[in-house]
Amino acid sequence: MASLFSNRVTSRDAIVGAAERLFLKRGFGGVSMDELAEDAGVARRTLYNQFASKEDILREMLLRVSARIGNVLPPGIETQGDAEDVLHLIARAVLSFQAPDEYVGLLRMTVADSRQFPWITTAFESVLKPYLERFARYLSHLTSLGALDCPDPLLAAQQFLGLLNGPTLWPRIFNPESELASLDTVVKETVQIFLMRYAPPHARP
Amino acid sequence: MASLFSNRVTSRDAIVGAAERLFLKRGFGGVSMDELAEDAGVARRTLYNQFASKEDILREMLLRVSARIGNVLPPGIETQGDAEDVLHLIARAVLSFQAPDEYVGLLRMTVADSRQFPWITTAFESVLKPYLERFARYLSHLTSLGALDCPDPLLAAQQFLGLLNGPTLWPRIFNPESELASLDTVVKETVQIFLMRYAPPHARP
DNA sequence: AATGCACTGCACTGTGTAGTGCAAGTTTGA
DNA sequence: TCAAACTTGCACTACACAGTGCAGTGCATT
Repeated sequence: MASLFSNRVTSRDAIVGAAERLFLKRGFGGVSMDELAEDAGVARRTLYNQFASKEDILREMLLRVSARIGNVLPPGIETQGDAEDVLHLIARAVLSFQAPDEYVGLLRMTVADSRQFPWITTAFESVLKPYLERFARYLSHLTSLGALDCPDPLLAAQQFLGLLNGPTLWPRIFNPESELASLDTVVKETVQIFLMRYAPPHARP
Repeated sequence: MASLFSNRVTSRDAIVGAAERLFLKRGFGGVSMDELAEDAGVARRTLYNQFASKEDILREMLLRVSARIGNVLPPGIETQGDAEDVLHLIARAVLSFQAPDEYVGLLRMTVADSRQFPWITTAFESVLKPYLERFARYLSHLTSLGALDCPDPLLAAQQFLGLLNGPTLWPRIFNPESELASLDTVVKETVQIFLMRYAPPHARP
């Protein structure tokens, strides 16, 4: 029974895998169906047996990638220690899932090809936004407990991410060869700065 | 004498202007030479009389845009008051020159089309990097005066920009309709947070 | 052996687009 | 008025690419 089903799946899988490799590196418009087929080790005609169109392949590839991204912040991370510990965990999680070149590729593709396919932005945002909101909710929760003092939790969350991304993501986007500050330093600095601003007055370092 | 020279120039200008409007909005690959000609109010053939290729038009357009960007931080801004004042000025300058949609378009185009034309990144970086370095130099200078305490000025500069961009630029890139925090708030917050971390201990708020 | 299914290879259509050649018209400066 | 330079419109080449049709092949289940 392996085959009637698994042949179909491995073929699709090979194609989506190739799409992931190629689209993330060169963008949707930069990859032809011929290259896609060759990289997948599959006949060009098979692409059209498995997918309705090139755009369809992109769609399924983004689904797969989104599913992976959906797992970076383990549920319940909010209870792993005090605020400082959790902020560290979150910062680390964010930076380490942004670390692979793959992620920059995804970012580039989102920015680039969402002009042609606006649904890309939607898809990407629907993955990232819940994280941001969850983070903001957590900050809001801490504030109501008196452990933090965030009048605008969403703004604070965006600032936190900005502190992380400023030294790490931007340089990588614009100059792949630029040497970066150590991620550890960036994490520590981010949490430190954040707490200096948002820890309640009585608890400031 | 207006014409032998000025006809040539107005024609080129119209073309470059059209390129600016269209390329920044839809990207290099998303604009055909026909559209470019029509938007410039010029015959398609004239494009090729004035420029060697489509890529050439892009090159000249980026030159023009870069020249404009080259003027956002007035020279001598570093002496307009104390550290806090200057940081405010810089933050405001950054945010207001990033404010027009044009800028997001430029960013998108840089990210998108630099895969096909790597020189785009180079061009863009050679405009932005001097600003970053100038800013870092300024922080370093303040540190040597004892007005600030930045052990790693480049990192601090990136964090400063991150604090600005986190709440303003990222949301605009991924969701053009998202409502943003007021730029004034972001500026104030950024400077405040920055000083909490980097003001020398005796001068902390 | 037979049936069904997916995969293959190839030829083909259609389209969009960069770039060229050319002949005629128009502007500009002398 | 003349000539040079710039512009225009049109036809044309060359190419890359998405997507289709079809006939044939390999393979697994029955």
